[in-house]
Amino acid sequence: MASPAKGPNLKTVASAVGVSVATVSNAYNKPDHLSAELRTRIFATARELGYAGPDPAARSLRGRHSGSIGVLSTVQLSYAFTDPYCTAYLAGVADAAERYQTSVLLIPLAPRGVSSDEEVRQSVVALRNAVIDGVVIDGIDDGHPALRVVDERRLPRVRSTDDPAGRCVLIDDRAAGELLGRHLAGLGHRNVSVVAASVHAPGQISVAADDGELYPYARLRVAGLRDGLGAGGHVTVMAVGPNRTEDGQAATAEILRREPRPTAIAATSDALALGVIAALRERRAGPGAEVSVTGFDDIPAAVAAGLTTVRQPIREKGRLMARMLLDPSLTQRRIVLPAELIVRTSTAPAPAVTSATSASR
Amino acid sequence: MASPAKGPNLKTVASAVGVSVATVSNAYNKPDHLSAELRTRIFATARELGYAGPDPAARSLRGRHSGSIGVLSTVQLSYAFTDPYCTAYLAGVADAAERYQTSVLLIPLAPRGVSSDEEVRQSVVALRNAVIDGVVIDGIDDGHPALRVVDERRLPRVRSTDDPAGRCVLIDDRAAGELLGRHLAGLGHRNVSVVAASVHAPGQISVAADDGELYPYARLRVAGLRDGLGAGGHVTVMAVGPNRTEDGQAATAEILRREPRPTAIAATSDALALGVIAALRERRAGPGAEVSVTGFDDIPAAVAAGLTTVRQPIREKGRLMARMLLDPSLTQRRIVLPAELIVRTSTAPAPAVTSATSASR
DNA sequence: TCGTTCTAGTAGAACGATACACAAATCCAT
DNA sequence: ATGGATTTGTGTATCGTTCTACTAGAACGA
Repeated sequence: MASPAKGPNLKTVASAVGVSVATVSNAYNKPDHLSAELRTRIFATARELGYAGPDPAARSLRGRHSGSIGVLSTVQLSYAFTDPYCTAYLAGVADAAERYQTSVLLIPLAPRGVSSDEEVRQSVVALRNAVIDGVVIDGIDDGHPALRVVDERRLPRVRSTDDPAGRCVLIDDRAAGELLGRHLAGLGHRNVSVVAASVHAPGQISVAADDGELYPYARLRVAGLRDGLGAGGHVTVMAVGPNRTEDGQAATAEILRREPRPTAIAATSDALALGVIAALRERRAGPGAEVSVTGFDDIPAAVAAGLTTVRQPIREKGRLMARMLLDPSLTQRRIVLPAELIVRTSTAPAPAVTSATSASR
Repeated sequence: MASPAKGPNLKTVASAVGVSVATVSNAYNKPDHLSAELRTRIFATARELGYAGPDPAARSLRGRHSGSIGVLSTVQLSYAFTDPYCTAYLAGVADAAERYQTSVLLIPLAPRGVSSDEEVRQSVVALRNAVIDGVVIDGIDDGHPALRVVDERRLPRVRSTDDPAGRCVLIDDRAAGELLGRHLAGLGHRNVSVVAASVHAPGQISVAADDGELYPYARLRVAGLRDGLGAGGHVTVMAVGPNRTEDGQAATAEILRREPRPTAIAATSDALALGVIAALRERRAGPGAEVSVTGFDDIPAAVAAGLTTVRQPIREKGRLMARMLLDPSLTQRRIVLPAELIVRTSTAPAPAVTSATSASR
């Protein structure tokens, strides 16, 4: 990128008008520290010389404040704009930013697991160089190097998962998972498979030995689900790349190939759950018939799909996260938003116990 | 927003290691201008002191380069994320930015016509203060003050409409409009109403006396449509707020109230066209039956709606606009992308001439 | 006339980094 | 040993602001 031509600056204008630079600076920043007459005279010559006002970079350096906040996410930006969860979240962040006349800097980060370590390191460069006052962080697994950079740079940060060292806005994922678990248990489901977002590459699917590789929010939802199902419940976790409908579909194919077949499949997001439903449809097994399906988020498409899910106020979450950064009067360290179980047609009573399932105990 | 605590800087590190600041700077920027041993020693002490590397603001000032580009749009950010056109465009911009390790700054601008002059002026402040290397501009009417600021700041810019003074990526809107016009003419349509995006407030609807108040792209599409319809065609233009489906619906209600009724309604975007279709459905007049409907853009929802439209490569447009800013080898001033007529079921032969229409000549 | 308070403006030191020109040390081929 | 590269490293001016402390003069009351 070509450097912009060197233009006029405070000094240029000051000497043209015949005053000091401080005075010109004041003309822009402290209107009442100089006479109105002088002020208009300064603006007139500024316009003449083509001076556009104080340089943002210099001002940021001097003032230690840039008027923009960063949005961190390992979701490919190009994908982020097509994902209903992401757009709702971003819209919320934008709401708050708009109100505080702040701009929003989208910082592309390579997701671990998908990209090579080198790519990840490379992608963090953009974060290192970003001129921002703080960051909101959503959907980044705990080990990502970007988090260390945020720390090192001492950037104020707000996360959407519990963060002992910092502030956060979140729902009680564990309790929400429990709602789902109890709902399923109440319908007689004992054998449940979970399709859970992990740091896996898209397309990569595996049975999760432990829950360590899952995203924090997914881990909590699964834990809650276990609690909710109670002692009689049996849960298998299928770890997939984060949040792509295709992966939910592929994971379901794999699940249905195994014995014992679960009577319900819970996904850690609606996007994945839509994939689960698609896979069932392919096999002429409508959701809610042989197999019940649950999601998480309550994105608009969930309504049409009849998906039982947990509604969380996504946009409100983004809005609050940004406000925490921008509004000094908002001093809470941790805000828990309400989540609500939405029961639709994708869940139904478990079918009578088959020989396969009873044999499995 | 609280200023971050004052941390260590180049000087701190330099004196701790016992070298000059220039050397520490080189350790970060020119690895081969110092010995590997010294370099690792510098990094070690930097880590110890909690130094996160060169300060972005200072670097931007000195280097006249910030590593981020701005996206200008008068579409409310909160809405932008839900609009298929906008998200496709943003995804394209993000594609290119990602490849050049550049971040994307969304700059919220108040739309003229909707907001007060004061609000517009206020919103431009964010643009004034943005630390960016250039901007891509889409969907801003020619008179918006933001354009003057971009000029004054001498920011490199790429627009999506013809810009005599600058570079642009666009489709031939006029020719595309002509495609639609000829298609309609070929089906026997003579009396066509247009629902066109203008600087109007959302909800505000009026018959456009001339095309001056329309957005530039809309103006061209209407002009092309006129050409395509030929001498026998009769066009009424209904100006509405930009791109909201509800407005397309309301405008259609108004159109249908008037005599003579058009046999076809052309909208300057698919979003508006979906509103037209909704209005027709409300009146049990399916699109393609009594009244034909055309859109523009070919967003995903157009397929489901059976909408005849012009497909433009939206994402590719965003991608190229950003690349023009970031890739010095891309020197073209003006790039025209292909647009293609997609005929679906929303257009059909005009019904036999009714007394109302024949009376109107 | 003095002392005090305003008003309108100024000088100069940061802010933190990078580029340029230069210098000392090392190395290689004469 | 000499001359010339090459490698490493150093001072210092500069980017364009804003902030702190200060001053000259006017205004004002007593």
